[in-house]
Amino acid sequence: MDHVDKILAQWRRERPDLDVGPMGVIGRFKRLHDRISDELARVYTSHGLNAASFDVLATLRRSGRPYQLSPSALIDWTMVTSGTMTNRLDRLEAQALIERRPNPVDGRGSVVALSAQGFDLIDQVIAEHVENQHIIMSGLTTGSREQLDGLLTLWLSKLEKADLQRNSKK
Amino acid sequence: MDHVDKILAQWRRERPDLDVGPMGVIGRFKRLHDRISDELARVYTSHGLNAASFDVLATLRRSGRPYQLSPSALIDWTMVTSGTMTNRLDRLEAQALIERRPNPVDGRGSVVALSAQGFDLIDQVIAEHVENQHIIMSGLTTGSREQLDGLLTLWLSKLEKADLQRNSKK
DNA sequence: GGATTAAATCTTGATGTCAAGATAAAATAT
DNA sequence: ATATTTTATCTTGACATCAAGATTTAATCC
Repeated sequence: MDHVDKILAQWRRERPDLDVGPMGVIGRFKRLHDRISDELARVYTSHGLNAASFDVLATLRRSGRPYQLSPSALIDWTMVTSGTMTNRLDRLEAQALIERRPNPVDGRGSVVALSAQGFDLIDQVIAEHVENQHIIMSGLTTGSREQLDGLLTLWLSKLEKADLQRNSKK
Repeated sequence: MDHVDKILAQWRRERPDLDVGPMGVIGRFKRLHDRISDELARVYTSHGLNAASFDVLATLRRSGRPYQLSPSALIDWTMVTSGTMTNRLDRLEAQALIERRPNPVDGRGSVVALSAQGFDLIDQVIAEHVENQHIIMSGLTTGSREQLDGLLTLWLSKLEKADLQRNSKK
């Protein structure tokens, strides 16, 4: 009887007319997400980062040489708004982990590049991050992981399809 | 080749020394979480609520008659800090969905009660919310849902166990 | 019973996020 | 060429969250 089960039991008592089966899966999903985020944050904070700054540095690093992207490209990869990205870049620039340079081919925009420090930092942190992800998943057998990955992939594709339908209706 | 697969491909090119298998599962997990949150928010916002205010009202409603709890009890159920709860209660009180009364048996504390309006609202919203959860899960067969719930429950229990170990070590 | 410790709640200050609007430059149309 | 539209980025204002500290009252310990 975990936290989620207690919540379901309360609803069944108060609102027996509702079928709260899906609430169990979705509730546990959220709990798990929160726990995983906490675990991942341990690595980030131990290097003076958080999920937001890690996200930007990692995107730049894995884009390959010369480790630079426009703010727009970063917005696309990270799926945040332009205001959020401006804020993230301001902080990373203040930490000297990135540099903003004028875009030579487009006077409206700029180019964001990893600094030497930023490169060294993210190259170290990503290794610890991946190791941390292995630990987080260590409770599941290889078979369970594959099963889970299959279910998540399927569910995600169905949800994104439903999304497209809704958007095209407009 | 979804978004997560593209990210993995980049890492494999840039850092072939890393085993990024777990990153796929965890990445898809986060994507799915974000999508589900968005879907759930549609119901909240259509009634002038958000996830935070829904969370508080639902906790009060399912606690049963007389639909009131102390701020501390709400903090325990919702797992937010006291400052966050104060803020949530301030807004809900401004919307006249809850009332704060002095706690008759403890001068330090207060009691938070659903207002008549708050009760009627959450009783309606919870029905739509549960219906929405059914829709969100409709892409998975009953068998898949059970399989998924089993995997999530297992994973969550392992993670929380690991947590306990760490905390007891201190 | 008076002093100390603990508990319940609120306050403060720092971050992070978004939506919507402002600005400047490029692209396109005429 | 000039006017219009679009694009790229930043700014502003409103919220939400947390950690840490302040305040008030209760509980506990000589």
